Amino acid sequence: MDAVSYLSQAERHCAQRGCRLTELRRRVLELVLRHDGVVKAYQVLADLQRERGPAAPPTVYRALDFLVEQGLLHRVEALNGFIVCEHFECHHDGLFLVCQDCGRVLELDAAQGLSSLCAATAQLGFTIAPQNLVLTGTCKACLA
Amino acid sequence: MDAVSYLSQAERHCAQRGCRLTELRRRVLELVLRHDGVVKAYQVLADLQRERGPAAPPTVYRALDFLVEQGLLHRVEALNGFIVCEHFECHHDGLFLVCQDCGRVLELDAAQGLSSLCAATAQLGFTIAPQNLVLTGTCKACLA
DNA sequence: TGACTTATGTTATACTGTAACGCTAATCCA
DNA sequence: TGGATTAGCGTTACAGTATAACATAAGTCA
Repeated sequence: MDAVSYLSQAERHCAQRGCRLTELRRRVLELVLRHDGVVKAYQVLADLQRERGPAAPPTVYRALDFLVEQGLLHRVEALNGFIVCEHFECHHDGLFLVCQDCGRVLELDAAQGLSSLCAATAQLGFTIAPQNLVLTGTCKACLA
Repeated sequence: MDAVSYLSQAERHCAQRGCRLTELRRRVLELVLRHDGVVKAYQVLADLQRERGPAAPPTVYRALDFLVEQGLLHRVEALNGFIVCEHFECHHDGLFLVCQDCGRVLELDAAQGLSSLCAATAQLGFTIAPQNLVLTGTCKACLA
């Protein structure tokens, strides 16, 4: 999906949920979109500063948190980063495959993988919450 | 396993591997053992300072890194923490179930769970590296 | 309009982790 | 044994990540 139609869908998504995709939040989302893969908060902050002058960390973190809440971004904890969610219309758990060599990130739906883990942990009485999973490894291109 | 026998096994483990469980490393391991579940590096640092006076972060991080290398501890990236490995004799991937409510951590062997994920990602040509997995959820006690 | 809520700006600081340098203690080998 | 070499540790300084707390501005609605 190109950035423009992604943004307009995001706009509609927020409207439906009765929350405001403000100028700042939209701008932050665009900045994340512009990057391929995972972006760091401080990278976004730097980009934002280049555009609009002085800005402090909370400005960016608040916008990112909002976007994660709305399902537009994933927070990838293991990488201290954020990544655009490709399918924010349906709720889902993300499964991220991070290549150790090239750093590229693939996103899958984790439902399948998680269900088998769910079954295993259910025996212990442990209930798994919805969440993103990050697996590191080596991608096709880097293996070759 | 109680701390004393754990430490003596750790001692033997290191000797077999031809590396030195020095006084400092042993001390750090003891401090981690003393905590139930996941410990933060800076918590260990604080404990160490209380015992031996001034100490800086690298002192603790180096010892922790060593212990992770030897398989005595797991580094739990998603939590920025460290936890004692219950079965360091066999190499394995850890699967950590972290309770959102009480913070307690269960360790399982991740081999089973990972294998199904492995199969899924293999179709994409992605090879998963050995790693620890963290799942958050709610434990038996907190569900009740 | 005025009261209220939400969003943003601003300052300061906490937490996590590492680079780089130098010294000391252990190990090795001629 | 003694000199070279390496491993371990102390120390300083700093980079990167994240949030608390308070002030201000902008939107909302009676």
